Amino acid sequence: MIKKEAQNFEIDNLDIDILKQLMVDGTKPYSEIAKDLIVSGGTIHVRMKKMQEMGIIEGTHLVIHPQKVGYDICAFLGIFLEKGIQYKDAVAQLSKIKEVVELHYTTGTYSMFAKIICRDTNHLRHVLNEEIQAVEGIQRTETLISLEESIKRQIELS
Amino acid sequence: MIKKEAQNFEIDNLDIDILKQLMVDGTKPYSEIAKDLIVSGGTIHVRMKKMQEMGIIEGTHLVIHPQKVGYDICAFLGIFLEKGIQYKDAVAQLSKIKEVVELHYTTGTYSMFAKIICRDTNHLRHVLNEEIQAVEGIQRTETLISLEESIKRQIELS
DNA sequence: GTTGAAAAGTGCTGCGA
DNA sequence: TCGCAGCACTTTTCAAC
Repeated sequence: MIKKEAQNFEIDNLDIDILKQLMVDGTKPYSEIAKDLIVSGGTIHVRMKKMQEMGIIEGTHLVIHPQKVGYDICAFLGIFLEKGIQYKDAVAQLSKIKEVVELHYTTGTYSMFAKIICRDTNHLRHVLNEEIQAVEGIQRTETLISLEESIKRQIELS
Repeated sequence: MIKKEAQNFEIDNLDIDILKQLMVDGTKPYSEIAKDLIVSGGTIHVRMKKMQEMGIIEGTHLVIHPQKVGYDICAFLGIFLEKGIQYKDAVAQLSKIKEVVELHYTTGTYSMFAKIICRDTNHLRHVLNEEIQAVEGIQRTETLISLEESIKRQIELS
């Protein structure tokens, strides 16, 4: 009998309520969260520790507006891989390109799909023509440039 | 004479070093950052306050692994809009769909590009067939399902 | 598992250089 | 503009429920 990895669901509504608050503002004091949810500060701490050990929490990150520090361009790249190319090898090479901030192995039109952040059009051209083209196994790519990021949020837990 | 909005670049290397550390771990104490960068804790505080006022900092967020809380599917959606449809109207409708976590107005193959997080295939089907199809102005969509998120990070400041 | 309070560490705010 | 020092607050821990 195969054991189901059910520990993923050993979180209750209190845990979810805590996560919801910290996902919006990671600096919110435990003491305030405790007041909101009518439990003690110690409980928040215990729950957070449990979820960290369970690996549910990836971390707390300061998020900046890339445009305000000179990164004006956000682009998506649909990547077609050559046949017989190991996906892992392409990932290893692409991960060395710092402008690639997200990479997915996908079904559908493309083999892989990447999100790229660049300073300006010159920078983007350099990344596409020099960096990406140098990756072995990439047959061709298709570029979508984001003119506006209209929505950006995390999933709403329930 | 048009005044150039040059205040975007009123940040120096110290500011960037602070951001770099907090982007990795938003809970890192100012006092430790100060030790690393060989300045006082007060300086870190002043710099952070300045950058918050400048609007460089979006916020601090707790980031979770969606899969560990039951959200197993990540998909991208290329959206074709009907001609004559106001982009803003489509955004307003799509923003009501909580599963849409990112939305871009793009050049290239698609009019818009969305990232969607769902619990399972049933949930995804519901979102695509019921929620997305109900949005006025969407002609058709193309779905890319992410089988693996190989890279996920923020831009590396320099 | 939760509580409440004590102990340790951090963030914030003046004043001085 | 930066650094130092004191105060207020938060996190963390732990015995008791």
